[in-house]
Formats: sequence, C-alpha cells, structure tokens
Amino acid sequence: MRTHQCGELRPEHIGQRATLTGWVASRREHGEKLAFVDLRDHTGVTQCVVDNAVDVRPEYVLRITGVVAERPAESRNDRLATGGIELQDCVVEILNVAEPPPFPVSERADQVAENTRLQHRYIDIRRERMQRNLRLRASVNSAIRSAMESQGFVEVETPMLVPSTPEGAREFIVPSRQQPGSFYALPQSPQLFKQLLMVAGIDRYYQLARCLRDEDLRADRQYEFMQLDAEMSFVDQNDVHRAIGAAVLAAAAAAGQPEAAIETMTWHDAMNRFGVDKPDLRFGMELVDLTEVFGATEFKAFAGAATIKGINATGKADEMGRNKLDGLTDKAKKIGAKGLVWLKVAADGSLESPVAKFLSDTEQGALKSALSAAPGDLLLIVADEWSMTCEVLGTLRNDLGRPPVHEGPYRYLWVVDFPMFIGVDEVTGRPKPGHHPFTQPHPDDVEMLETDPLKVRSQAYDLVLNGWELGSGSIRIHQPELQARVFRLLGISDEEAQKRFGFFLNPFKYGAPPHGGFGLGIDRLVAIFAGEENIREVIAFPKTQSGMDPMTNAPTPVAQKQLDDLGIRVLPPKA
RNA sequence: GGUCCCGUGGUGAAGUUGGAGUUCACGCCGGCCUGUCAAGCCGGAGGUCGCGGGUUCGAGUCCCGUCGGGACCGCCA
Repeated sequence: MRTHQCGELRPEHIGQRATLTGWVASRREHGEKLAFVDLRDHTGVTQCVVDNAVDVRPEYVLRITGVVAERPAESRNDRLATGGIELQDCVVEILNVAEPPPFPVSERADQVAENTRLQHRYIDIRRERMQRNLRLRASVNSAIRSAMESQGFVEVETPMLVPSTPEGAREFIVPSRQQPGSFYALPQSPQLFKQLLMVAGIDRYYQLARCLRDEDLRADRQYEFMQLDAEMSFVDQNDVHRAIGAAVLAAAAAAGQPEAAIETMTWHDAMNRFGVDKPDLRFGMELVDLTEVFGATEFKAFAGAATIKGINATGKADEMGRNKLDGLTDKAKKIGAKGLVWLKVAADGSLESPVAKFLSDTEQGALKSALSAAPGDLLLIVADEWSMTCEVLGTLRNDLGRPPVHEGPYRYLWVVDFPMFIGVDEVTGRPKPGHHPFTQPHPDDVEMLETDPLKVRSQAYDLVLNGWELGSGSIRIHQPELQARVFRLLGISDEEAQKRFGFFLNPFKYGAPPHGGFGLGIDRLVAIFAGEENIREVIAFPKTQSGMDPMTNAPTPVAQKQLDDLGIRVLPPKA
C-alpha cells in the first residue's frame, strides 16, 4: 500500500515518486487551489501539497501519492525531521473517515485528564509520546531476552492458574467450574515453579512473566505487572548480581541510556546513611550522626536519645516558611517520631530556631561543623531509636531533595544483607520475615537463628535505580533441615508447612541444587528510561487506582448463569 | 481502612464577598483565502457547573453525602 513511511523521506529522495499512508495530523487550506496536509504515522509527519480542494479532516486515514520535492528555502521546517522536503502533485485517497477525536493527537493531550486518555487509549497511543514509550518497552524486552539467552538462560513458561498460597500479597482467585467451591490463584510471581525448575535441572531459567497482586494501586504499582523472572543453580549472590546486572545494563543500552556501573551497599549502610532501603544516590543530603555532638546536652528532647541524626537541606532556609516546617514536623510525627527540630542558618552564621536557646555554643558550633552548615541552609534533626531516626530523616530527605525521574545520572545499586526478619509480630510474638520464608540466611549468622533472630542477615538483595526498587531476589534455602528450622521459627509447624507448601517442599528431598534468583520489574525500569513518573505511561492498557479500566469498563458483573455454573453466590453489598 | 488534591460546552482553564450558564484558549460547523506548517480572517453552534440532598429570596461558589480521577499512608512475604 505504501512505498515509504511518514518520517522517512529526506532530501536524498528528491525526485522520487512516493506513496505514504497514515492519519491526517493537520490540514491547512488556502482556497481551492492549494492545501497542505500533514500526514502522520508512527515514524513521523510529512507535509503533502495538494493543488485542489480536498475535504479531509484530522485523523482521516489517507493514502497519498506524490513526488518528493525540495522545499523552497524560506518554507523549510526545522522542527520536522522531514522538514527539508514535501510531497508535491499529490493524489489523495481517503481510506477511512474519522470523527473529531475527543482530544488532540499531539503533545497537547499531555494536559488532558488521564481518565479521558484511558477511555480512548487507542487514540492516546497514536501520540508520539505513547508510541515512543511502548516501542522503548519493546526494545528493553528484546535486549533483556538476548542478554539472558546469551548467558545460558532458558525461557520456560509457568502456569497462570496456580494453587493459592495465602502468604504475602493478596491473590486474585479464579473459580473452578469442574470443582465448584475450589479455586485457582493467579500467580503473584512464578516463585515456587522457578525453584522447582532448579530442582529439575534447568540450571538457568528466565521468563518475562506477568505477575498479579490484588493490592492497592499506586504510581509504580498495577494489579498486573511484568517481571524479568530468573533463577540460577550452583551460584552465590554475586553470580546472580552479575547475570541480572548484565541484562539491566543491556536494557539501558538498548534504551539509549549512558553507560553506568552498579554499586553495592549493605542494607544497614543504606538505612544509616539514607534512611531508606532504596536510596536515591542522585543527590547528597546524607544523614549525619550527631549522637556524639549532643552526648552531654541539657536539651531535653535530645538528652538520652539512642540515635541523633541530622540532614542539611542546603539552601532551603528561605523557601521553607513556618507552614511548611510545621508540615515537616507533622510528617515526622505521623511516621512515629516524637518531634522534629529545625534550625535555619542565618546570614551571619547564627542558628535561628525555636530551640536554639537550649543548645550551648559548643553544641551549635559542632552541629554546624558536622552538617557543613552555611548561611541559607535548613538543618533538620531527629532524636529517637536508630531505626525511627533513620526512617524519619530518610523520608524528609526524599521529600526535600529528590529530583524528578528524568534527571540523571543513573545510579544503580545493589542493596545486600537485608535482615532476615523485620521486627516481631505483635500478636504471635514470632519474627516477621523480611523477604519470603525460603530465603537463605547469611552463612555467618545461621547460628543466631534461634538465639537472636533479629540480628540474622539474609542473602536477600534488592536492585535499586534512582530511588526506585526495581526488584528483589535471594539465595534460597535448598536443605530441608534448614527450611524446617526457619518454618519453626516463624511458628509454622512441620504439619502446616506440609499442608501449605508440600508440593513445593517435598521435591527438595530429591536432590535440590543450591540456587538463587531474582525478579525485576519491567514496568518500573521502562518508566525510568522513558522519564515517566508513572508506570501507566509505559503500559498500553493500564487500570486506574481503583482497579478499573475506563475503556472496557472492567470489572463488570457477570451473568447469573456463569455464577451458577461455578457454584458462586454473590452477597448483597454491605449496608 | 485513612489523609490530601481535583471534577465547569469535545479539550484545557478562569469564575472575586453567594447575585442571570458568565469568560478565555484550543477544537467543532459554515464562509473567505495560492506557501502554510498548532496557518490566517469573518461568522456560528455547543452546558445535567459529576450526582443527590441541605442552607438561602438566590448556590458553579457554603454545608453534608455520594460517585469518579489522582498523590500518598496502611497494604505490596
């Protein structure tokens, strides 16, 4: 139907006959003897000159044949890649008419309510931004596939209808017609299957796997999302990092991103220095320990505190008025801190703060020195337990300093040595697993499992990019005895473990190799590469925050007959 | 489950102290126009101010509820 695409023609084609197909991006009529039609496809736009009246409207689908001609010097368009040429003596064939679109098919629609864009997603995707994002996503997927395969990974598909394992994220469940009253679950991840593939001798497995979790949606979370899911046998965690890192960096290269290295940091360092387990290393504002500075203080809020830390919001003193500072304090308290101390560094270097009078000159001097304070800076200090102090300041640091997603550089980070357990369940008194219960403890800490479980590090790790958690993984437990110990610690009896995970645990009796793996969130990775704050911008047909699709109206009620077949009765809505 | 923000012709916005569905830009329809490129000029049409209730002589505006959208907390082993 066509000889070229709309973004393809250049001065080198001058003199050739060309046939283009596409949509009318705009039409400019000058009486009955001259009209310009900008024809658009996913590759770009070409100006077509028509020497007669032509009744076309925006988004009409056309086939235009003409001769490629150089544009007169004064009418070149440098904003178009094809702006040096135009198609002349055009014959226009209308392949289809179109109603006016509900919003313009251009960058102007960036301002349109997202719901309207989603309702007419097929029009939204015609836009350059969405075309770019979806094609970027395809390139990333493709690069990841070849990177994995060149490292010996085998793509194996795993089922979408799986047994329910109620631990972890809430599952979507699917009723069984042949076994009324029984249900499948949609997989939160192929976790159990991929480990069984290691028992099965696949050695290196990967899959671009769709995962489903029935948890509330966010800018970086959808019910269904795509994961590079991988698992490797006979490896330690550095082997996994190398393999996944190679795939991520190959994806970055395919996305046209500059080369970058992947750093490594322990979980403890991440919390201690940045107050979060997914630090954004693009900016400083690190947490500085001030416990020593205020070791002998008479200021009651600080005296006797386990950990005192501060951050320097450089140059923020002027823009942070009383209202905003109160907002920060509220936020700190909401997280659980007793309070937040703020101090502004005045032009003469003195500290302005409601609490300055409680701090001795020595303390003020040491504080300024520790935080490298200069006039115009805003200093924020929290005194509390170590974890609370870190968490509060980490949150404020992100709020005050985090650059928008499209700003470089790219700072990839492995966060390692996560604690095996995060706190103690208030009800059961049992330690709560930080990752999943199949995670191998750090070999140096296995002895402390029963005696001091909260001190045990695990061989779990996250990959972080610019403050986004791209994914996580671990070296798994492959010895049944150690697995039993961990289950007992979590309060899961052998019998219960057998009941819930029997299909998964029993195979490990038949010669399970040491293994470990990773799951990498493709949507987030592509969003960052695309410079998008929101993963919906890199998903063709995403759901809204309440889990609905404005285009298809899913979810919808179903016919009573369908429910009858499944043995399901729907309760009336709660009053 | 919770906190905050938003909802006004097809689209995006403005709408002051409660005083006539008012305004602006784009789009749409008609006309004019031979070098435009988000063409230009002239004219025109287009509204359940998300929905329901309340206060009031009078509500886009104030109050309550509800629906929808977004950001976040909880949640996401």
